[in-house]
Amino acid sequence: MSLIDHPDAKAFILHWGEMGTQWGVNRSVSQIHALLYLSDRPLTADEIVEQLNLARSNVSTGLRELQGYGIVRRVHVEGDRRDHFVAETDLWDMLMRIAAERKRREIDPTIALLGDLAARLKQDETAPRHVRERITRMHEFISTLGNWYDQVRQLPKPTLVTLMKLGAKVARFIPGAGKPNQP
Amino acid sequence: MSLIDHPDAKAFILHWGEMGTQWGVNRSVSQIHALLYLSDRPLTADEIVEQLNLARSNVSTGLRELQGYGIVRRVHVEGDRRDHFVAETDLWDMLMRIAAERKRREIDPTIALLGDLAARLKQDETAPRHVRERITRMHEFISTLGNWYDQVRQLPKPTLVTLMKLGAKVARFIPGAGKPNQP
DNA sequence: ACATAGTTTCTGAAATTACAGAATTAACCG
DNA sequence: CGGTTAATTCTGTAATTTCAGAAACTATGT
Repeated sequence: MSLIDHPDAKAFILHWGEMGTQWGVNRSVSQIHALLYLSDRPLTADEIVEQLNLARSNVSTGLRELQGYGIVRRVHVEGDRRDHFVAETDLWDMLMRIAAERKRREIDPTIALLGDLAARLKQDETAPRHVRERITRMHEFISTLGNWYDQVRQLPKPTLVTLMKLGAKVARFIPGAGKPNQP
Repeated sequence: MSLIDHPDAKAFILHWGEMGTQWGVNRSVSQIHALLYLSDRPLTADEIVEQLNLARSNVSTGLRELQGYGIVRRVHVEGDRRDHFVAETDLWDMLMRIAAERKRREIDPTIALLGDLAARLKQDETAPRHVRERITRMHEFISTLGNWYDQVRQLPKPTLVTLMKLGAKVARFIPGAGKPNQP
């Protein structure tokens, strides 16, 4: 029985596809990912085609995209010449890989552009003050976030899990940091 | 002189628009936001229409969307009956508001769905083990992230800034946490 | 070199989304 | 009350994106 035949698996796959579209990811790509995530064995491109009712070509490019994110990889199955694919099942790894790739593709170029603009505006006498100031601040802000992420991603997974579970309690350990707001 | 006439302001606005599309935000909405962010004074809908070359109706709905995120607000300008709009200029506030709203709109419903599916699968004898296990794990993972975010957002801004600047160094303060990996 | 698997590119159709202009509603003023 | 202007909603069209299928091309193993 195919995964897609199970109503809950199907609901998951469809929802995952919609989630993707809301975050700028092709629906087909998200669905392929969801299917592989639920599968306990490597699937061939053709099996994916059949379960998700996608065109062979789209599955091909979708798999390539997912491999670009590093959350799907090709595996060899003994006695079968066809390529098989499996998804990352460690969700923490998955999240970090997606974040890393999106930063690389979208955030880093943005930081670079903002840096250029800020530099140019620094020279430009005619530029309105607010424009210079606000673009500069945006550049600094996103750079700071980027640097923070680059550092945090280096932490070992158990440390990350610890930090996550601490939640707002991290603040207790930081000298001079305040307490959570009382809303 | 209009903001859009300044080449650097224009570059910023256009790039911001493209960024939006990559993150599932309407290009027009992002552009309106960028324009208001750079502006030092409240703008009317018509000024936005003129500068960005958008249809009046789209500006109207775009402004509504941005107000829904809480990053643009309507202000009254003395002696002018028309509505004027300004953007949040505190970038930290802006980020938190966007994150809060996207969580509310997209993540929370996802957690709810995954919770339902996980509950149903728990009963279902016929369900494949992996499907149950993986959907449950996904539910737990996203819930954990959500809880972390809900806690962290309560921290006062200065604390957040301190934590961000600390970067990976936070780990030093946490008993039992490891050190950054050496890649 | 042949057969099979995989990828890439092209095409047109389908679906989605963006858009402008018209129609409607609401707010304001004398 | 009219009359005026702004704001929103509605509607048909345009543009974009997504998609499937076909075909050409590449790579690989026998």
